[in-house]
Amino acid sequence: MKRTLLIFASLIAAILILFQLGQYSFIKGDLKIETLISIIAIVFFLVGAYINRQYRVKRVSISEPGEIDHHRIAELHISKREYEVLKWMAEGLSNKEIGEKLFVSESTVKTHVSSLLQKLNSRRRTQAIQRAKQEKIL
Amino acid sequence: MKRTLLIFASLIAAILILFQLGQYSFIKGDLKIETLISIIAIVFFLVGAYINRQYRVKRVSISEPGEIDHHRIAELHISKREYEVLKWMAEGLSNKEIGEKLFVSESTVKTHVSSLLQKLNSRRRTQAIQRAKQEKIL
DNA sequence: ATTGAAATGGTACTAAAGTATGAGTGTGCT
DNA sequence: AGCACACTCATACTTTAGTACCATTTCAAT
Repeated sequence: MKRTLLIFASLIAAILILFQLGQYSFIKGDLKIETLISIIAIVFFLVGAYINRQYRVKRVSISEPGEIDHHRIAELHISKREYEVLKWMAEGLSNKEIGEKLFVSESTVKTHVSSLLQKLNSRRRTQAIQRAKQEKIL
Repeated sequence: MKRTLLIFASLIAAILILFQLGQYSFIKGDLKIETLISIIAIVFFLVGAYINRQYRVKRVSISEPGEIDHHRIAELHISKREYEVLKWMAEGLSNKEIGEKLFVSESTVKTHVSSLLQKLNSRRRTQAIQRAKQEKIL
């Protein structure tokens, strides 16, 4: 926002200078009015494009799919191990497969999944995954 | 691309008209040169901003998680009904719940899910959802 | 040292999910 | 008319998923 104002300020200054210069040259006959207008048109066009690009960069970086909210994970009281299970769950692995990945029994995985379902207020793992993505946890 | 060309074409036309008009008025003394320049500056600024926005929309739509590859859906031979089931599945609904949403029996949903699993080369619904997202189907 | 949370895992059970098979209905295409 | 396909549904069965309880161990904080 401050940046935009700054750009506008220098922009206005540029116009004034250009105008003064143009008027002066115009009187002297060095510069044709078409040339002046063309320059101004190009400058403003570029400025318009540039300012918009700034916005785009910001907006994209905000709305990106990535970025995990680690703070939210803590808020939901999800432990490290539970989170690992959650990640594999989202990859589509079965409890048994997750157990093999983490070198624990299927029972343990079930325990983790159960507490995850409670913490994510879900009844099925698919629902838990959905919620996790809504919460920017995955 | 065609659109950009079109915009440029009408832009150039607009400049010419404006210029003619400006020159005419300038000679008559109706229009000050400052006013003319201001109008041109504003117009070009807006056009610059607008064109850039067009680009943004396109670029965002390509890199964004959204945008469904309908062509790929067809390639995988996924029918309309199956796709509806897939969408609700990804929302975390159970087969019974999906049946209620689509006004069909749980049996029917199971049939659709089974064929979806085959078409998406998966063994579990969670895996199918994952694949679907990889394929830009969801 | 005691407390509490995290991690592990076992048993037993219920509830979903998923497979296999068959079958009726409707619809678009040739 | 006839064919292929999508959609529907049912039954029977197997496999996972999920719940409920309980128990042990580890480890950090009080």
